[in-house]
Amino acid sequence: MKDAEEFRYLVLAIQREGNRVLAAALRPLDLTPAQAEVVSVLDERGPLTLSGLGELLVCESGVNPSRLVDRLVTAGLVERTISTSDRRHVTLTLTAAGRQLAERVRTVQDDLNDAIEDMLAGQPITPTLTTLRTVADHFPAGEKVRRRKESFSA
Amino acid sequence: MKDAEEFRYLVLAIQREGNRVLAAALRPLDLTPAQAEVVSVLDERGPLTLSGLGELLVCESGVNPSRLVDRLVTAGLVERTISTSDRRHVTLTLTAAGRQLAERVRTVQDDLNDAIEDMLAGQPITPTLTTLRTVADHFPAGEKVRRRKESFSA
DNA sequence: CGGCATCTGATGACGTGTCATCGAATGGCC
DNA sequence: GGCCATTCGATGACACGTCATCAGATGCCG
Repeated sequence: MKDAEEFRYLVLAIQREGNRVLAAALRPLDLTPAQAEVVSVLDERGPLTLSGLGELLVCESGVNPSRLVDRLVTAGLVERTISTSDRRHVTLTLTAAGRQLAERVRTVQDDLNDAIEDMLAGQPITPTLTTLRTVADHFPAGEKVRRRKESFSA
Repeated sequence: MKDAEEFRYLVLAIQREGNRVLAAALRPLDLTPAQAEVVSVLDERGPLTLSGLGELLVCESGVNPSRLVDRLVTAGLVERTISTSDRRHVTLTLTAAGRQLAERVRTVQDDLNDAIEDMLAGQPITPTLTTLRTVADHFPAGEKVRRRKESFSA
């Protein structure tokens, strides 16, 4: 088996299993991983337009995440208001309930991150991140991760 | 942003974009990535029972891939026969058309693997694979990748 | 031998990811 | 000012991934 092939399968396996673990951890909050990402991003990056949100989501990369947001609006976590200056734009803001839930989401994410670091058990992760960034940078989604990272240094 | 968090998002981004590239490359064959994996596995590992196939698929990890196989049967690529000794078991074999398509799938996969290796541009990938294996081994799906790898050394 | 736990595979239900398309709003260009 | 390309968001369609559940077949155990 070629290295690249094992690489692809490992990435796939880790993504799937990580997603499953995350989904299980989020179940008490009645959120899916994708929904949790929206809540997180909105909490960190203030009000966003729908396409602005889409540019920050690593998931749902292809198209406007309007259906994803639909469920959050229905659940009362996000408010969708039409911009007055440009009626094509939609402004998304977290409701009070949404902001409250965002804290719990942050806790779940932190726990998962800790679990991953425990799995690595002190192995150096920096060279791995460098390699992964190199691959990701060949795709549009690599740009998204970089944008998300910048929100922390800003 | 914590390393583990960036790690998660990079894995997600690479998986998504890689999948999209693979889907585009497979479109002329009228196969999705998941379907192509089934064709590949059946081609490499001979006749398999449905759950035996499931144990080798990195995708569709949770449950029996019966619906995935459904479409391949409909497309005339896979034959599904009920075992005579145990009528609960289903034996899956590639048809002639399936074996023929498997060759083209192999070509597409090789091209993708080459493209990934080009992206790495000579960077050492071995330590990255070690790290990824370490993480994957904490999950059931890590076992699957290992099983797939063994088919090559056997 | 009969009943029951177990195993295999199928299916219903739901959310997601993706592509294609559409309708409305806007802004620029003539 | 009027037309038109562009942009934004919504939606239809289809396959996948996941969980829960179901039905038939088998085998074991009393």
